[in-house]
Amino acid sequence: MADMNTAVDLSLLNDAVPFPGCLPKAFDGETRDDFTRHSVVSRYGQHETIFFEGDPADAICQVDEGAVMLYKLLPDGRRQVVELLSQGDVFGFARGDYRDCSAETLTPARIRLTERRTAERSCSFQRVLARQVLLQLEAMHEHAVLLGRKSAMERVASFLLRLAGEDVSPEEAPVIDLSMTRQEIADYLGLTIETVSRSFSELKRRGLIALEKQDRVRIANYDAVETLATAC
Amino acid sequence: MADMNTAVDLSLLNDAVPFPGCLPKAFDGETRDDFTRHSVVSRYGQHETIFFEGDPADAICQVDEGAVMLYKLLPDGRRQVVELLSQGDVFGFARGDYRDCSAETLTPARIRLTERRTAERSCSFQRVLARQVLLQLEAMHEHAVLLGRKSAMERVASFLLRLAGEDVSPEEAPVIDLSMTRQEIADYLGLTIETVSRSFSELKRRGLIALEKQDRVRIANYDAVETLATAC
DNA sequence: CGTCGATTTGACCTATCTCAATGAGAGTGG
DNA sequence: CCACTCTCATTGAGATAGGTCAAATCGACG
Repeated sequence: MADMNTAVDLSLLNDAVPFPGCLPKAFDGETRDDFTRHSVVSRYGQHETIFFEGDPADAICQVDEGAVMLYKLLPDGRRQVVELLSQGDVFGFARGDYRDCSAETLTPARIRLTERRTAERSCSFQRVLARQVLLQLEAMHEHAVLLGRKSAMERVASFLLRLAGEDVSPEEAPVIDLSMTRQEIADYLGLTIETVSRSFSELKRRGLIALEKQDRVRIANYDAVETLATAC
Repeated sequence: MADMNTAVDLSLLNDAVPFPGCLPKAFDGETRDDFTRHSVVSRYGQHETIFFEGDPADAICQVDEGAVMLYKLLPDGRRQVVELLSQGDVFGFARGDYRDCSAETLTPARIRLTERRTAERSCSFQRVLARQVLLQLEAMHEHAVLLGRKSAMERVASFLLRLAGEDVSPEEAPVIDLSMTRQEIADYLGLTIETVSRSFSELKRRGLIALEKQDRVRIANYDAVETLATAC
């Protein structure tokens, strides 16, 4: 699992952007400079690999902007997308010293990289970390319900609602940018590409959604989709 | 009441390798007393509910001893067990002020409860929290692969290996105490009770496991089970 | 020995997968 | 502007793993 795109070279790039809003004002001892000194923002294009499962885990990552997916592969090639990440989410941790899953951008993205040592020493970082990871753990709980207990249609409906929720457009007919291929959606929802496609078609046929482009969905009947999702 | 110096326990629980630069001496401001004053160990019997989804989340929980399961219910009664917890694992968090899932003991258990406020203020607690939750998140990744991509047989085999791994008996024929009903196993693996039962029977027929009691399994052929689990 | 809940087993059904063909959209080059 | 190609998405037809329903068995306990 060698990788080349893993620009975890901490010496490169330094358009230090202030740490996302979640940082408490109170830094216990260390100054912001201690922080930025060891934290670096790296840019990635769409569909670029940030790291592979098994790579050495030298830096902790946080999504500064854009969307990232984490996935794992089984030896025979089956893939499961285990998390979809957006701004603020942290990733790249591991029990040992190696990444437990692969990370790839879904959109162009800015990723903040912090040396592991630095992060472990910093109290404020640990706070942000604990907070973020708890949010992500909660999302994983919800996703386990989806994977373990929901039908294909319920999964797709829940997926759309989740994306709609993140979106800026609040009411009326939310338009969603999937920024994922059918294959990626399938691998996230534990389905096949064909079943995802059929579900989209069925939703379209029933008039609950409209496909503006292949990866752009307008939710025409939000309430109906919500019902299908089994009160996600 | 074996242990009373709760703060130290909390920091070191499950820390085979002490967290780098995070030894319990370094309390940023708070004293050990601040900690014990707000941390309490509570005992539960087998199959007791610790809290329900939606309950107010006033205290953070950590498994001090025993096993706990977290589960979520869909409106129509379908259940998904989202996490199996053992010593050191933390739970009872929530995005808002309410628990995001229900918690029930699988065995008699000791649960350490810490006031949320206290936990949020304490730097050492945040450190333990971040560390534990990251471990749990990693376990959830693995579980997502199981739920999304593995066959019934692979799920059951992976499940047995996971329990065997936790177990003290290292080699030869590990004997596992399931301490879960078939229904609970099914709800954890995203299967039905019948499918779980059939998988056990098949494993027994092939001589890979032996059921000493209904909830006591001896893994007779560890390697074969490992193969079935698709290199978990 | 009888009862009750949990587990196992059997027979059948269906949601989803698999395999295969068709279609649609984005580039490219003539 | 029009083939041509390549990738991705859709649709169809048939196969199957696992679900459902129902009956039989087991085990603990009084």
